[in-house]
Amino acid sequence: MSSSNTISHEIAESLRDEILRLQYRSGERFPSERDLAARFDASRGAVREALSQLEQLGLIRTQPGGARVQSVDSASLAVLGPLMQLNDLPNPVLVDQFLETFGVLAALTAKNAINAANAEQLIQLKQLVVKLADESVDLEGMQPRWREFMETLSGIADNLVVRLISNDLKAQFVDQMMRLGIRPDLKKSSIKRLISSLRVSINKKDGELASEAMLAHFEELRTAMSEAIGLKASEIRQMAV
Amino acid sequence: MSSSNTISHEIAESLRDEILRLQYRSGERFPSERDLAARFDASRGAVREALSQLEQLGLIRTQPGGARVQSVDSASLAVLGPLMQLNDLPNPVLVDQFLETFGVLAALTAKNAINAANAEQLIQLKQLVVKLADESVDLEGMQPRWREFMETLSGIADNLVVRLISNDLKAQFVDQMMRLGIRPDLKKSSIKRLISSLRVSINKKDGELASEAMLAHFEELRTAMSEAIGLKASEIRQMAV
DNA sequence: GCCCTATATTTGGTCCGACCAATTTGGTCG
DNA sequence: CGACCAAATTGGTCGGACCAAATATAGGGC
Repeated sequence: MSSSNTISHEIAESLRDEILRLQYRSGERFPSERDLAARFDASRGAVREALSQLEQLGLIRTQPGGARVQSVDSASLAVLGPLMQLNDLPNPVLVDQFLETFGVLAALTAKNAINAANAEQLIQLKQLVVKLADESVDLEGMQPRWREFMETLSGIADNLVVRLISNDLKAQFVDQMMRLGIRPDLKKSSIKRLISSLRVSINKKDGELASEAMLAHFEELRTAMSEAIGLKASEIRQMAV
Repeated sequence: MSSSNTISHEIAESLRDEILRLQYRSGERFPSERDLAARFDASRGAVREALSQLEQLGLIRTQPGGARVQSVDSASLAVLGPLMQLNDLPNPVLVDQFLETFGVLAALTAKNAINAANAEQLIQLKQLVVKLADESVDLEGMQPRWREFMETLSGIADNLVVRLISNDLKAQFVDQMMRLGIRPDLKKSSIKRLISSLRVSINKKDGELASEAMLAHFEELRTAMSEAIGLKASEIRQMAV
């Protein structure tokens, strides 16, 4: 499926997925570099580069004498994407957890951004919300505007920690959902309510209100996404028959 | 200070810090592997392994023809630790952002854990809180208990996304604060209030209440930590004179 | 003089073979 | 049965070599 251009990356992906599929017990010895080189018909150097990546992901720990597999949930955040991508359909539980987490981070960002925004930035936000409202008829076309709005919020809030987390999460999640063609079907009314709340919170410079609106929105997104995945699942089941 | 045992890791750390210190502009060409090998007096293989790690961190992007530096705030979450460790004293702004972020995640975990806990788990939590209260006289000695409590909450909430993020953050932050001897001076009364709130929320199985208590606690932790760092800073300034 | 193209150079990606040091393993001895 | 020692295994590093892609450079056309 996802074959990088370089051999070392392919090896890394392959081994990473094996570990994520729990084909090794935590603490178990990992095959030696020479064995892996033979198995993948590659040089030891390429294998070493792959293992170096796995180590960075927190999936293995190498030492002279042998590498050992580590527990998945002690790994780095960067394994989330691959973890969701293991099967042809993303794990719904994981997706839901992702949205829940992303929701609280987005709410935090909105709260801080609006509370910290100066007059100029408030005007900018207001304009962005107007643009959002204009395009709210087309849920697909709204995406870029929504992204722009969130980006601006993130820029004003200026919280690097949240930003890095969101980057990681987004890169591993949003794009993948797009690629799979899983699109949550949000009700027009709920979007309208969200936009309205945002507008009010900006006008009143009420970060708390924006935070609550954001939380509510992601709550609805979670149920919608759950349904969307369920739908996709039945589609696939049909095709299999 | 932080010299790994292997050469490739040392090179990686060195280059990572250079990038984090913004010694390269985003998009700028990175020195060639051969040049780096000469500079560090190492083999090209060792350099390549180091670059492989930097790429995993999202700090550079390699391509035939040359590697390029990427913007720091498009990097992976794993750069946070090194970023805070660049100077002898951690960046207070970053520390504050960290605590704020960790706070909302902890609050989310507490809410979900308590809402999802079964009878047995509630009893377990109750016992842990009692143990916390018993040791609340000694703020230092309380740490392990607090960790245990949070671990248990995390286990019950069972949200892998939050867990992975928290792992990353904790590994890069908590231990470092410990190492630097920066200990926030929380008031006994506020700890008492936290424990009391937690106890009530467990008894009433009220996740929302636990969430609020957690948020309030991290809020106090933020101010305390800010003071602690300020104190440390003046200490260092004294020593310099 | 400027722009575009073709060539030469640089650079990353991979391979091979080799050596060292630390760990692991297996057997031997007490 | 346990402690201890030697051999095999394994990761870490080095050097040199070749290829393909990307870049830089020189040349020709306008």
